[in-house]
Amino acid sequence: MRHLLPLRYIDAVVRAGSIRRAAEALAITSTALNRRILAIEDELGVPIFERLPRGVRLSTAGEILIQHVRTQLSDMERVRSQIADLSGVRRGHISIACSQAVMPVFLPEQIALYRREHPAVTFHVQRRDREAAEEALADHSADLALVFEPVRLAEFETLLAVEQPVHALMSRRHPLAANGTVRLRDCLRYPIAMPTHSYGVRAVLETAVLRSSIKLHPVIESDSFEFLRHYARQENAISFQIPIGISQGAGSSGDVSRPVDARDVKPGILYLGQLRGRALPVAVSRFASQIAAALAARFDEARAR
Amino acid sequence: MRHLLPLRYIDAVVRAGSIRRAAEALAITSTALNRRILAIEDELGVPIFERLPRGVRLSTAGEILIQHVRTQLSDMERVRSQIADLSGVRRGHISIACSQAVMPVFLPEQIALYRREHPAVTFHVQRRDREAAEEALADHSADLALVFEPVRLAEFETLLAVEQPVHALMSRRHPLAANGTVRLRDCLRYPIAMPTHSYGVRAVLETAVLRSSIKLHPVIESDSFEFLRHYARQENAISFQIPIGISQGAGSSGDVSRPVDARDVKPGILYLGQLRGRALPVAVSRFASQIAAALAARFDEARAR
DNA sequence: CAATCCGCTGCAAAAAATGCACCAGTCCGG
DNA sequence: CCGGACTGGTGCATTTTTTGCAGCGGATTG
Repeated sequence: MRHLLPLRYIDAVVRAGSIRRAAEALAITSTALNRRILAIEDELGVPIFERLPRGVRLSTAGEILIQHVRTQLSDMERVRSQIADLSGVRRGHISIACSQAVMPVFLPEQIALYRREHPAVTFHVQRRDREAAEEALADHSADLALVFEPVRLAEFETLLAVEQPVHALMSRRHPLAANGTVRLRDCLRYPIAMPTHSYGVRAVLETAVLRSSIKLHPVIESDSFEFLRHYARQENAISFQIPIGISQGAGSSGDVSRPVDARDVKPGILYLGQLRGRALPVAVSRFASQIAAALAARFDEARAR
Repeated sequence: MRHLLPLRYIDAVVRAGSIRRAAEALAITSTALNRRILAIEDELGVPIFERLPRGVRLSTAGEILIQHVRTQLSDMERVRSQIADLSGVRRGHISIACSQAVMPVFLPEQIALYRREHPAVTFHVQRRDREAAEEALADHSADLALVFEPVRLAEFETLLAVEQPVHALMSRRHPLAANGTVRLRDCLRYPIAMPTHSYGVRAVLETAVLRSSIKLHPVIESDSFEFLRHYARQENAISFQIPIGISQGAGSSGDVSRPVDARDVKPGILYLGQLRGRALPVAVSRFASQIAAALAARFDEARAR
């Protein structure tokens, strides 16, 4: 849509932090971009950007404007999608920000399932911790967020919430693997391999031990679940993960998962959400319904918080 | 804002019903306008208008688009207003659709009061029956509606509702003028001058007599309250009006108003409302608060309906 | 203090929008 | 049944707008 080119330009400048860099990204000259910005400021009667020695920054007026611009841009995307939907083929683009946990199994499955029906729809999947995921919604760089545990921003609108009991991950030959569920206390008798604080699992575990005498002493910390899982196998250690991140089938991999007893660790919650009040494009809305249904079928829905 | 010129063009064509007429209204050539429309349809990949022998009409895709376009246009207006608000002077434009009743006294007073504080704000006041007023909100040709009685459309969002007991209007020397309130039955012994069905007062009176044996036999019907009031004075007849439409002061005019007993006619309700979900420009929002406060101070607020 | 990065401007070239004249189709009254 | 009055659409010359290039002045940085 040509008419919102100026809006794209503004957005690009904000994201780039400098007119010249934005111009490069947009594949036009800095002078053209510069003059467009000046023209807009002229029309508005107010500068949108503060000029700094190293680039530009949004002014107060700019802050108001950029909000509008981004809403406008994704709104038009929605309209396009609705119109395209009229003529049969569902096309469009879906951008998701989500925790690591859904990367290995859940999301690939769901996207493949969706694309089987609607091959004209493209996807953009961003791995984001929960805080960054919410920011991505806010600045319209993601349509949906699928994150584990805390939701902070008021702009987050929950579409679905499901319970995710923490599971202990261990080698198939691990002594604890004999039981159906494990107690947290038992786990701590073995070396613990823990994800970093940016992960929801960590937060859930820490709140769980907060009011008990139990202390967590991880021997390994990592921001890669991939690494943690493989490490646990090496040293007979224990790692933790939530069900959605664990492949369901009796994986050929050498490890198993056992739920931690709910008396020790209360289930965390996995949230599917969008930017509050935003009308989603058709494709996004359908995809959201699909994964919501899949989640609801697979896990208990969490009511309160 | 130059960048939404194409949007204005689309809107103009929709309102005019033909490209040539719209072009005239926009003070450009029909060919220029025509080509802009074609360009937009080309970008969208779908025709926005159906070509009829006598002009154009929105296609299904167009229906979707025009909704977006109008939201977009008034949204930008809001942003402008917010930005202007930053630099001190409140400027902007307020468009109101309202019943006749508020024209003589209430609205002039309130607008004058508002403009005393904010002289840079301009107004557009449209006299609309309640149905047309709601439509004006829906197609963004009005920001606020102030209407008496029924609200139909789901898109109407009530900001305030106040009770308006029906008053009987008569000459100062009329026999009934002696009483504090009048009974409906007594009124009917005199000639009745009634507003037409498009007015809320009429609707309220008709529902009131619906389940009683009383029958209304107006000798005069008119869509002009001005006329009705003056006529009543001539023939010792009785007309009806709601309090907000009656000048408060012991008017130098020769007529008086007496409330009709609430046992006979239940109070109607005057609604102040906007388009549901719309974020109003600063100026509009402030003005809405002002008249809401004025209404609340002057009349009983109606809760349910 | 030189190198570098920034936003901004004069001027000429390129691109886009506009207006004019005109075409083809449809409707309507005589 | 036909001519006038509508409609939207198109080719072409003209005007307006946008863009790119080269260069200026200012501020930060190593």
